[in-house]
Amino acid sequence: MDAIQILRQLKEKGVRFTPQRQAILEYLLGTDTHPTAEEIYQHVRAKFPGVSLGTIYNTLNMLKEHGYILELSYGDMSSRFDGHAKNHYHVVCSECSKVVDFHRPLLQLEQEAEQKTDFQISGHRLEFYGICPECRKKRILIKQAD
Amino acid sequence: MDAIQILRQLKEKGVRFTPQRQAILEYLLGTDTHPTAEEIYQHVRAKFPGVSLGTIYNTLNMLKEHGYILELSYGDMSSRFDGHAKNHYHVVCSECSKVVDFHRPLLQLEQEAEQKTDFQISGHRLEFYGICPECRKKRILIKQAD
DNA sequence: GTCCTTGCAAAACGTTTGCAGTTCA
DNA sequence: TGAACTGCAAACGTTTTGCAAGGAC
Repeated sequence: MDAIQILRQLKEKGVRFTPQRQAILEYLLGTDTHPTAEEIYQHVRAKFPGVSLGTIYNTLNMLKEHGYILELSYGDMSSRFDGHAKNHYHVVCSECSKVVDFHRPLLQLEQEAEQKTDFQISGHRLEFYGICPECRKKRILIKQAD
Repeated sequence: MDAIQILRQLKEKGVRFTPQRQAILEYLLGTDTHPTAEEIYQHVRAKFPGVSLGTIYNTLNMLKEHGYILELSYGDMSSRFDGHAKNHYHVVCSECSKVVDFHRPLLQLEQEAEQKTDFQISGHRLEFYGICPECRKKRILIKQAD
């Protein structure tokens, strides 16, 4: 689904179609780098020099509430946003904070979680933590220099 | 493992044993409510009226770096901390932000993630999102009132 | 005695909010 | 036309930092 289709669906819910929103959504759908709000801001500003960070957050929250994007947050850094809301998991580098997709069929554990906790489950998130190949190489180089 | 044992292990790494740290760790190990830094601060302050929030964050970051506690963060609220670093997953209420433990054998997926992404994986986190029983009841009451 | 840690205050950071002006429907 | 949205700036809450005093070892 592309940006225009999503915005048309949203229009039926009373959400207005604006060029800023289109630009934000197009950028998010076109990348798999899980950008921060600031990174999205810098890219959208290339097209709309007047756009403000407030509008970025505004749009991201709206898209998140409607389930079109995913917010990934970690304690020590700003949230990252993923325009491909479903069907994959994430691997996060503990050193450089990069987030990489890990494609794999979704787990069938939600029913088990519902039964054990009595929550009404609507989704889940699975993340792996480790060191990415690039940071591993850097580590080896540093060790050799000692 | 209790607070004193953990602090003794840390002492061997050059981390000093202080009563503030003991109090923070004891509170974290003794609860399964996943408190925020502020909540930990309020509890520790009952014993040490002079303690500062800075010290709480200081200690939490130190414990996190040494792998004794887990930081759980979500976009729209402050981080929560879990003193039982391993062997369980979480269920988060989208309405009241409560975090409940979900006990279950850990997934054996880290090797698969390593192979597919070339990261060196050291751990993973699995979280379910939904509505807790209490918030579900409230929703029903509100609907009936309409 | 040394150096790590504390408490305090200020600063930094990401994010949200309020408002006047603008734009989409 | 009118409600929703934008840009801007100020405000907010969480977390970090700098520094002098204190405490662990």
